[in-house]
Amino acid sequence: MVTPLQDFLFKTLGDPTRRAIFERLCRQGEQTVGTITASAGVSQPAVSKHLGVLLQAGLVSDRRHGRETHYRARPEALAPLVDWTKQMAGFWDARLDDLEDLLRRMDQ
Amino acid sequence: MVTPLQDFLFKTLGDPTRRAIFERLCRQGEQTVGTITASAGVSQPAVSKHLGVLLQAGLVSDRRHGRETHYRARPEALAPLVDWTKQMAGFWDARLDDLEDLLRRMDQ
DNA sequence: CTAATCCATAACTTACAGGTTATGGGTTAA
DNA sequence: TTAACCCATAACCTGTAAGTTATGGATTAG
Repeated sequence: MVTPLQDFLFKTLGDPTRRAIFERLCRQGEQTVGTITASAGVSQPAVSKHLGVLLQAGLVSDRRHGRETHYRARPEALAPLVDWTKQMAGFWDARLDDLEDLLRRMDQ
Repeated sequence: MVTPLQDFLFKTLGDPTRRAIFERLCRQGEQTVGTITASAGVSQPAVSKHLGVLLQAGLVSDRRHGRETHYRARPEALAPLVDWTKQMAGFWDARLDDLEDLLRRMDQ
């Protein structure tokens, strides 16, 4: 099953700094690059790059207002990740008719 | 919010080859290293290394039987990932009834 | 007993991603 | 107009992680 979208999503969220930025935008809503930089622990260009990657993954949207750029989280973009997880659990359940599997799950 | 567990989970699943191995184990159940290697597209040592990482993340379990080692997926280990996703969506929803945020959204 | 097999580890190479500083375009403030 | 500010891009550096081949221990087969 080839899903470059999921690949990109996982890769994007795989970096702790980047995921922290996304998480912050989810928690606190829209923020400017400067505000994000202030508590990101890395330089402003680094933040801009991370935001670029998040943007490409569809995880954030941007809004230019004067010389400021505001970024906002788009949690809907996490859907493929949820789908994938459900699918993995689904395969698991589908094999539950295997007695060994069932037993192993019960004593866990 | 410091969660090294989530960090490790995301990082582990961030690699396409590794996630493909995990996905295969979810789909097809327990497999030996040799079987996995046959369709992994990388060498046997590479597969062993990936399995080691998956093991450390708790995403798989191993069972030695003679000279073979069987690996099995543990989809329960995906739970923190599901929790995190729900939390992100939760923050989003929680802010939806914040009037200020709503207004800020409306005046674009 | 010998040979073949399975897998893990070691040792090494290398590509790339994430970090930095430097810079400049566009915008607001004075 | 000039100066200060915000941010994106360019150019560069570097650590790490994913890949490779080589090897050996343990186990099974002949």
